Amino acid sequence: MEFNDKQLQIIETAERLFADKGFNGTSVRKIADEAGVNLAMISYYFGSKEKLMEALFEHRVGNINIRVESLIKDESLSPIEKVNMLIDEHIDRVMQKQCFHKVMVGVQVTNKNPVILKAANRVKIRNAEVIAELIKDGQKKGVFKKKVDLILMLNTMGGTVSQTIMSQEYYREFNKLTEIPAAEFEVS
Amino acid sequence: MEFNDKQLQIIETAERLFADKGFNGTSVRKIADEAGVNLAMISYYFGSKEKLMEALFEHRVGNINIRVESLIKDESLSPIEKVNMLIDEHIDRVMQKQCFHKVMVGVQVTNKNPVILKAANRVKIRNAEVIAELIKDGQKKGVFKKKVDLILMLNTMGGTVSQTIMSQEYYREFNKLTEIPAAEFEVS
DNA sequence: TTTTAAATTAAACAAACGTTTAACTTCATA
DNA sequence: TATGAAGTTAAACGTTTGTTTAATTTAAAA
Repeated sequence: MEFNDKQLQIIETAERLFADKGFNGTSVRKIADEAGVNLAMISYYFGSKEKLMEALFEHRVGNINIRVESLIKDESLSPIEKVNMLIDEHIDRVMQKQCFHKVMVGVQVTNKNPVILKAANRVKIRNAEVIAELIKDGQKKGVFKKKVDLILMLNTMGGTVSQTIMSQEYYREFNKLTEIPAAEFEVS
Repeated sequence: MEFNDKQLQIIETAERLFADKGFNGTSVRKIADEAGVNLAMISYYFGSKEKLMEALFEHRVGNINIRVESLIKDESLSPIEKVNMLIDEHIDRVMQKQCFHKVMVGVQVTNKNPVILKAANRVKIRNAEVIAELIKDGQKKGVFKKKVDLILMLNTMGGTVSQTIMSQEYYREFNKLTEIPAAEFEVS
């Protein structure tokens, strides 16, 4: 699906408001106002508020895995280099799209819409597969321990980044962003 | 503030629904229905939906730090034992009160109510102070590194536990809960 | 210029929302 | 038994909600 300029403006306004007030805390009137379009245009283009949310997910996670796929196949990198790059990539992505990340967190708590859940999980699942493969490779080459709790590791990686974003408002003055990437990988 | 049985029933029903659908996704009628009380009783007891949320926070974080305070002063434990106990304590607490934890996550994204934010932060801030003190002590005794990124550590600890809870629905079949406590502390 | 589909609009819709009202019941105290 | 505060209720309040309607404008194709 491709979106025209006006559709994109609506989607990105909705993203910002959903991140700030949540899906149910954001009215379509507010979205229309802030996007500078008529109220009816949202139903006209997307059908409903729910489907606007689906469109947002398609816009954001539609083609997200390209760099990851090419990274994983690069034979010139060691497993440990790949893992570090993967994490840096993830942090960059989340930091750059903080609004959408907040929407994702909200969805994880609240949302039961299967289309949205599926979109939200697609990235996570593919990421998990990639990292699982990476770890297997690393174990074969002897750079990783034999017993690695994959789930715990994913939760630690994802959770730390997520928590860092979510608690920024209280911490920002103390926290120098540059220090984040390094430490996350001493699980194993 | 003390709550009678009926008030507690309302509070705990609200907690469950807020965790499932979020604050704005839960109507006071739904709360009243599921709690088996008349709609007007919620305004009668709490004044408003917002203040019901405040009551929930008072109920849950009103007296939460007692064990932590006594733990920190126990001279017979080494810093590293204390840290491990603190984490176990935290995990137990969060796991036992998963609904409330989900509400907390929702609040962190969406809520701007200062009373609620203050309550939500009280625990976190005290926890941070305790751990900061603990680390200082551990550094003096030479068991922890000189340079510890406190914020990153808190985010890693809290984020991992949080993420584990939030993604349970997809992972539970793979994840054995018992494996969580051990690994979280290799940040340093 | 005429035609036609897409885009845009203000207004209206019913449903759901949080909250309040006013009448009624309960029940301990005087 | 009489009194009065606390508890409880169904109904109604005014708003806001997501969505739809029907009329109008825009703009490209015929």
